[in-house]
Amino acid sequence: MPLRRDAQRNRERIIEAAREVFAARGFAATLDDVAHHAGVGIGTVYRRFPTKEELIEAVFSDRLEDLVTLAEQALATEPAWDGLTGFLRTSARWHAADRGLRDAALSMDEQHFKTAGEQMVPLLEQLMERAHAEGSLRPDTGFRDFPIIMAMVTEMAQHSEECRPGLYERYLELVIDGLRARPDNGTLGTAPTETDVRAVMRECVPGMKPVRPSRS
Amino acid sequence: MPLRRDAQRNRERIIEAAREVFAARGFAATLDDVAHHAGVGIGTVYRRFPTKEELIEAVFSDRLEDLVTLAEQALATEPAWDGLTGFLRTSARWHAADRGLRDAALSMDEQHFKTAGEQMVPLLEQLMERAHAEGSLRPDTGFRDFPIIMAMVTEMAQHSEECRPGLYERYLELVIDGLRARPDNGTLGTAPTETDVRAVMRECVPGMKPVRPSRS
DNA sequence: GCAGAAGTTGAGGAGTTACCTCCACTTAGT
DNA sequence: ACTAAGTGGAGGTAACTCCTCAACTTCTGC
Repeated sequence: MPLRRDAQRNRERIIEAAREVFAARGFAATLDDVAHHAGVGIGTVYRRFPTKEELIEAVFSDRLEDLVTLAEQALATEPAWDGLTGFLRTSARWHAADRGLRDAALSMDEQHFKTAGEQMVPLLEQLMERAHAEGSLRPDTGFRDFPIIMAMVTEMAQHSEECRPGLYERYLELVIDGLRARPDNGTLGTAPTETDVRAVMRECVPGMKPVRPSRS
Repeated sequence: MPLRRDAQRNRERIIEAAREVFAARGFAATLDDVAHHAGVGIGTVYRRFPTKEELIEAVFSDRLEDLVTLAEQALATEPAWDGLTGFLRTSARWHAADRGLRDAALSMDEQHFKTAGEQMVPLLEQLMERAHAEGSLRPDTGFRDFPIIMAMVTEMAQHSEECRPGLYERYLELVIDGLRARPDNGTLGTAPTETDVRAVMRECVPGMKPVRPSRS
């Protein structure tokens, strides 16, 4: 049966509060935080979303769809270079404005976001492939570099957003200029594997328990 | 009066252990960790180094001198571009191999490392200036970009070192290629100020207490 | 070889942060 | 007005980290 009216209202409040709290603190935010922001008891949050994952999924799964849509639009943009770099710039902007979205995007191959992740991979692949074909993107790059570049730049975005939001754009532009195919480019080492990307992404999202080795 | 012989020996053991522990975990390592690694009691560490800062200084001040020396050598290298990029590559390699050194380098304007910091700034300034004069470095960059670029790349280095050490070099090369002066480069936003750099560096070093706002 | 200064030890107090449960209480809905 | 559904939040559990202190051990000079 459906939720009671008041319970439904609280559920929405919780999601709204979670959106704000995660935007500010990323997945490192606690459910207690969310509860306080929502003006409900902690128990209410746990009753509605027994695990943080479920709440995260409720809040971000459609935001990830937006990212997928953005990638689709990028794929329809000519020239391919503009599609690719536009996607980089816009998604970086989104990630910089919402830590939760960043954490979600970097967790795309986690089970609860599998759908978006599976949609995104071929899009990235095509975005890069198209730019390679066009000759604008340096050939020694691959679609697996994309998430790592995003992680690197948006991590800096988070470190600087408090004192100077937008500073990260400077470094994103630097990287973008480095991505351009040029006769005298340096040589990049071997590309990351899928396993590498997964491991790095996991490292980049604090507040998702699984791996925390700590002391030696 | 000088330390008793056994106390002196313990002091050295502690510094040696600290070097290893900080290399592995950065400044986030605890003095308890160091004590265990050194095979001495926690109290002994606290007696010898009442604050973490003092231990850090004892361990890293001469490592920072090495970095300064490296910068001096870079400044003597021709062409200026090779000096600059060589310095970037080597210091990134050092930082990737030793989190403590990275944390120390990013804390160079903190009081206990002021000396090294004050030596480094003019060297960086000259390194960049020389490359600007030579026309190889894009003109819309400045010496304040240096620490931020290092922080960004070496943060990625840390996230990836466990699964694939050296992966960071790929992204460093990308940034280096982006630093090269080119007629069709994009435009970078306004450069960071000294205050910005300081704030960002602080954010980038976990385990140094001062600023931790946390919940909203 | 002894006195006493110097040094060592690690259990444990105190503080912090996070996760999550439980049950007395409140409220919606018929 | 009754009851099933929902709520609140104190408090249990479990890390971590920082640091102290009083009992104990070791060095060193005489």
